[in-house]
Amino acid sequence: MENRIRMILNSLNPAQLEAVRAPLGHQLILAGAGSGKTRVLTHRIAWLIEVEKISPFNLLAVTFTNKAAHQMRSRIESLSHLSTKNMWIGTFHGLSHRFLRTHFAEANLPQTFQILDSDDQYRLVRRIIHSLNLEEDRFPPKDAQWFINAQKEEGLSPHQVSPYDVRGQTLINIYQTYQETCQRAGVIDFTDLLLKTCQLLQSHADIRAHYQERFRCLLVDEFQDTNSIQYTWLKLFAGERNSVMIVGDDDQSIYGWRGAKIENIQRFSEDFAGAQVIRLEQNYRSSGTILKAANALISQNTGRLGKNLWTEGKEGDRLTIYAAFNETDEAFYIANRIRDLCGADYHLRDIAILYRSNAQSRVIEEALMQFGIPYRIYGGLRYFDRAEIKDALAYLRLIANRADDPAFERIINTPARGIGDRTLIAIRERAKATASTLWQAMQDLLANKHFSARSETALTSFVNLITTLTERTAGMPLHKQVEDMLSASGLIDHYRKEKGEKGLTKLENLEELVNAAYQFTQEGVQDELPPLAAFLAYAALESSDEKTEPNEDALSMLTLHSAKGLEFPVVFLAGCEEELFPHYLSINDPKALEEERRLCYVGMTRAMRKLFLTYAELRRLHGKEVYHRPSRFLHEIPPELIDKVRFRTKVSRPVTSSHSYQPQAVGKFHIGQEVYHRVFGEGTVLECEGDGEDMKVTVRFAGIGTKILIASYLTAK
DNA sequence: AGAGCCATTGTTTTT
DNA sequence: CAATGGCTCT
Repeated sequence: MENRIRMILNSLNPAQLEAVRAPLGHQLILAGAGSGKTRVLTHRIAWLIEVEKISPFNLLAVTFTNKAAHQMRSRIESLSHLSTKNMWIGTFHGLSHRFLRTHFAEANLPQTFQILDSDDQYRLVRRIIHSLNLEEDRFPPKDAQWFINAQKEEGLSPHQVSPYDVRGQTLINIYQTYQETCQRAGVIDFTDLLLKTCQLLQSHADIRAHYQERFRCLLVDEFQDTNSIQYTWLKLFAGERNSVMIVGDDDQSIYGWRGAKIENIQRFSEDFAGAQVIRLEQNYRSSGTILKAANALISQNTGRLGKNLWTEGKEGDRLTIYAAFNETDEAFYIANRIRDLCGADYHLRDIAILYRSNAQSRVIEEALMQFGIPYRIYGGLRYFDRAEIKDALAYLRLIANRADDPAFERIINTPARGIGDRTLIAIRERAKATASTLWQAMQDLLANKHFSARSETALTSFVNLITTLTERTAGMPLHKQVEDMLSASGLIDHYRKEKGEKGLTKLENLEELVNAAYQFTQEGVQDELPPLAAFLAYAALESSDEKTEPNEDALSMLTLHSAKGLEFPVVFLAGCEEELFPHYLSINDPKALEEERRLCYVGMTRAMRKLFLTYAELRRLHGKEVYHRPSRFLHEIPPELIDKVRFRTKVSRPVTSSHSYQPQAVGKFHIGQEVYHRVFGEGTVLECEGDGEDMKVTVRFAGIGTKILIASYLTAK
């Protein structure tokens, strides 16, 4: 045992040690970028268990993403060799979900309640706006959705919101109707998970006492990203006596725009009396130069809690700022540098290209493609968010729960089965008039012989489809259930008919759903919930799990926001121009501007050894060519830390010299020819443009998709 | 029901 | 520029 404690403390620096060994009570850990905050959290948990003899059962650890939660679990397990099964480790939403599943009755929810994601929520809000006979132009669904979520995040129910004006009153009506519809349908949205959890704890003293009795120690990661309701959530679970440790960095708060409140950090010191403040300021990630640059930049912000990162590491190379002629030049510069780096000390997986907005990725992609450099873009459309998958899930939701109106709306005529607008409007009106669900309204109207013969047939076959599916699949294993639904619903046939690449991908995605269902059951979640309902909840809450190919050596491309928490030996930060970064929508708002600066700080501190900042003097934006000045952030970096490079007269093109991605053969290709690419593998030529070495060839690679490449990177097979 | 046309609009994203 | 959404026309 002695040994194990030594193990836990080994390799921690004094500040980390202080945090890990802090006596029970409250702690506020201000953890700078790369200062080992995850390490402190996991070691702290191990310490609590091993030394303070706190049972894992009495611990609660909250993160923002599933990824962070999983990571924390596995690190604790490898550190303490204890099972984390009994520990409440998860996201605010995930833990709330677990809580509400247990207390569904007290929360006035059906046992099988399902979760509405933001897309579902948007559709429902839009439908409600229509049903209230409001003009979509005067009340854009997006605004109403934003309003609803903002109220919920402040913990306000519709009747608690005080209207400012007529418009505000209408928004409240929309909120009210939305809430009623959700209640009737037995669905709740993301924010509801938190709100209902808080409300339940507030109104049920016995339940509150039970949880406050249980959770002796609470830990919160990325505290600077918490919003009001999450703060309330924490206070309710913590109660008066329990010990709370929060870890955060005010300089890395980049989600103010979606309600995160940095002030929560100050509020914590007031509300949790005697909180001990510990600063982790030693950085283990970046070179001295990179750190100095980042520190200088962030020191321009006002109202910081104050913190100065330092490192024992080497000074390292100066940063490089490249002034590109235009965005293409910028992209080729980056591709050229990457080629050089890969010829030397780095792998592609060591390199990341960061940018402010997703639209910037395309030009860079094209350049990388021409160089034959494989890349991976993070943060696109997630698997469970794809339209075809959501259709399939809607079938499953309706099978599990007929009252699920959003699911009903989604699939009543998908695939098309001859149920038109008129029919649907009649059903909606009936539902509104009788305050019932769409499914019920449809049944009523069918019983009343309300429809034309054609509509009646169509509706009856829909009813039969859902009911027979429900009965037939009741005893099946989950993946069989999914498989049966996919074919019986006609979804498979529907996408089989869709021609071209798109239909094929969608088919593959649908087939993957069967796999996902199978895997889900294999992983054996101990859940009282029926497998189908559990799977649906999983799809709604944990859809972000990125599966990475283990042996893949590809460079990463991602937005600055999604880069938080990651690190790379080499970082390129592209598009450092006024109006782009800082973004033009933030440029005139001092608070927003400071958030942009923090974003830049986050980006810079991702880099371990080399940092390149690039900007284009001329950029094609929204179809127009515009001149922007270099980002003000570049001027905030001390000049002595920088090497400046400016484009030469000629825009650099890919050079086919000796490097690791050298073409293996050069030749001309024709349509239909089988070819080989050293990264993408075997493929078929679909199109050719130009000739000789510069020939652009469109190739379809099995399992990868279509790529446009220049001929010199392809070999004839 | 689905293709095709016009107008609009351009951040960041997790759950 | 291009993607999206609403709308009309077949």
